[in-house]
Order: sequence, then structure tokens, then C-alpha cells
Amino acid sequence: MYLIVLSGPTASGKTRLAIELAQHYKTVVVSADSRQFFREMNIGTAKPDAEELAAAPHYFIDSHSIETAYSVGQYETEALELLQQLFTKHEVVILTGGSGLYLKAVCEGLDPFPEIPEAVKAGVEADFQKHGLPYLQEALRASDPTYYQTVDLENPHRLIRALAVYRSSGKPFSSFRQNAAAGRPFNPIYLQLQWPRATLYERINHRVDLMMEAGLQQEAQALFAQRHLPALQTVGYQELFDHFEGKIALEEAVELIKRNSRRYAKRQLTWFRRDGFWKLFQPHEFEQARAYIDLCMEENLAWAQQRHSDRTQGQLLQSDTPIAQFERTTRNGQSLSVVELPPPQPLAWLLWHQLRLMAMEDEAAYLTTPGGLSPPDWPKVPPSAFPGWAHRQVTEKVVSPVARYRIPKV
RNA sequence: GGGGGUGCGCCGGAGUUGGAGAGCCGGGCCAGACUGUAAAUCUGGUGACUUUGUCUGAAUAGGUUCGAAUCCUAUCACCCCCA
Repeated sequence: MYLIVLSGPTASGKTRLAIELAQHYKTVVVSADSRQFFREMNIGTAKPDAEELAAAPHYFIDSHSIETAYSVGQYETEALELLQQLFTKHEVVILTGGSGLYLKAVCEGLDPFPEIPEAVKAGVEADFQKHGLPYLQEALRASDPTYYQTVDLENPHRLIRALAVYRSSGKPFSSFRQNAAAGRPFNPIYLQLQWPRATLYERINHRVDLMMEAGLQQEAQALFAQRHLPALQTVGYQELFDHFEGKIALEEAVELIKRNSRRYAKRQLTWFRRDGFWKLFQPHEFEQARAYIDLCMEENLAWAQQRHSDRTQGQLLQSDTPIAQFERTTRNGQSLSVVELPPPQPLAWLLWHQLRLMAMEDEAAYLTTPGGLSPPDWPKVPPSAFPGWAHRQVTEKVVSPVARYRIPKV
């Protein structure tokens, strides 16, 4: 059983690729989007439209109302139940969405925490309103010195949550936080959509204009009375609420929606970067994504990479055994991508593909192959999948016996 | 053509009676944190470099002065008024 996890920043094209993959694998799409659950919100959440919903069955779209309190914990439980059912009928299921914590909840699991009565949480929030942040910090120091050491003490949400858990259960927040990976009956295959940053921002700006044309203002107007609900603390709605309250002009609200969407996308990228298991694709690379998924299933593959300050190192794993390595270093504005290739085998093109994406924003990128191999020697590479395949050998800086190729920009 | 005004960081604003600036505020951007509000919430950075520090810097070139972003001259750019 495989769960194809398709993510990427907002406006990167997840919806569309998810549907293409669902059609190809004759399966369904499960949404992990923390806003598309809500049936009252449509335009501003970029929900799949009727045509897209008809093209493949979707779950967790319009499944909840903004009136009911909803949390990642509940989502994890409900999603797991659903997946269990789905896997009885499908070998492969697609999970897509941009909310990192929600994806993590499904794929890795969150530690079990006790239910917190609404009154307790409201009590802590009231104390915060009354006494301010120092009160929360002091209360946490007294009740949970362990968490106090690691938590961001400037972040009220974190402190309120920890104190509410303590007050309702009598046990410190950190005692529940085991960071234990939950067992899952399926294998995730992680795919992430990538654009050059400038292009992504253009797409976001453009999509906001389209949302406004589609009637986002009217949609927000209808929800104005409920603007204090947690679900409506959302980019695209908050800014318009401010406009309706007369705080800002409409034009300004639209600009702020664009800016806040860009910031959101940036935070998503930060979140995803920390997990090194994402294999990057461009949104039009359906064939490559499909080939990667098939290889992962046939060869039991996994992707693993790590970022340091100025370099990225990674491995391609086969049943936990490294079978290929790659590295990228950045120095003085110049970038260099290096790959240590195994003997010719069908997976080498994955590395080539990855390096081309890494080279996307770099001035120069190179591929080195030990033993004088050249990329065309690699079998099973679908040439049509790589229109930029044309490479040229770089002669000036060849480090014998390693062959060096310039990687074309995407 | 004549008169007046303004020029420093990626952008906008503040500040200047000649006295310590890599330096205030806001924005943008970059980077980061984040186990139940997560499209939320929070943090840091943003002249250069060989970064415990060093160097350069107030449109450009000169000048006055112990000392110039501040005063003077020329040039350039932009804005306003008059023709």
C-alpha cells in the first residue's frame, strides 16, 4: 500500500497534478488542506472546482463547517480511518495539500494528547489578556521546566497550549510529547512541486487577481459576521474583513492578500525544507513524477537529503541501503552540483533530474561521474522526459578520472 | 531660458543649529522556529569582506575646518514655480 504525498507551496499546481495522478492510478485524492475542509469557503481557498472534483473522487473537501471547532488531531484520526477503508479498494492513494503539520499527522502521527475542555483554554487565554506574556512564561517555568527550555517563549500560542494541557490534565505538556513515530500500514512516497521563486510569486499574484474576479469579495462579505471563527483567520478573508471594517481600501486589501500569500508560501517552503524526503518536480512533469512513483514501488526506493548552511547532501535509498549520493555546494555566489554515480543502473536519471532542478536558480552546475561514464550510458532513461538533456562535456576543469558535465538550466 | 527645492541602504519616511553613524521607524525581501488556531503564531537578518573583527559609505568632483551627511563651489539627476 502506497500513499503518494503530493505537496508544494500555495499556487504551485498541486490540485491539477493530483487529479492527473489519480486518473493514471485509477484512485482517489485525499485533501490535507487545513482550509479546504470548510464548505463555507470556496474561492479564497482555491478549492478544486466542480469539473475537477468530477475528474477524480476527492475526500476532505467541504467535509466540515467553519462553525465546528476542528483540529489536526481530529483530522489525523478521521484521515486514518478513511485511508484504512480506501486501501481495501486501492493499492495507491493520493494525499495532497500544503499544510505541513497536517501531512505530518497523517504520515508520521502526532503524540496523543488529552482533550482540553473549552473552558480551560478560554481561562488561559483570559489570563494572557489580563497579565500578558510574562505571566504565561512564569506559569510554564513553574509547571513544565522541560518544555520551558525549548519552547519559543515569545510565542503566546505555544505557551497557551502548553498551559491548557497542564491545567486540564495536571501533567506537564512535555510529558505527552514523546515525538514517537506512529506505525503506519502504508508507505509514503513524497513528491513536492517546485518553481523558481520569482515565478511562484507571479503565479500567486495572478491567482489573487483571478479570485477577486471570481467574487472573493462577495464570499468574504457573506462570512463577515463570523469573522472571529478560527477557520476564518485565513489569508484572503482577514484582509477583506479589514476593508469592510473601513480600516483599509479595497486596493490595499488585495495587495495585502498577495503579500500574505507570498509569505505563506515562503513559510511552507521553510517547513518542507526541514524534511529531506521530498523529491522535487516541476508541475508539468507528470511523466517524470509517474516514473519516480513507479520506481519507488518497484525498487522500494526512498529519497533522503539534508541541508546545511551552504550545501545540500543526499542519498537515494533502496530498502534503507544507500545506492547513490549527491551533493551541492554554494560558494561565493557560484554553485556546484556533484554526483557520485553508482555503476550504470536504471535509477541514475533520478539524480540527474534532481540536479537539474537544483541547478534551476544556480549560475552553474556540474555533474561528475566516476569512471568516465556519460549520462547516455544510463539505461532506462526516457529521453523524451528530459528535453534539456543535451549536455556538453566541460574540459577545462576535469578532475581525472572523473568526467564532468555541465547541467543545462531548466 | 529664469527662480526655488531635494539627493545616503532594495523602497518609503524621520533625523541634520558642523561633533561618535554601517545607523532610527515602516515596508519589501531573505532566513529560521513551530505536536491540536498551522493559510495560525513567533524569531532573526538585510553595504562589503578573509566576520570575536576589518574596510568602505550621505548623488559626483573639489574646497573650508581639529572635525562635514550638515557650510561653500562646480557638475549631474529629479521635483516645483515663472516664461
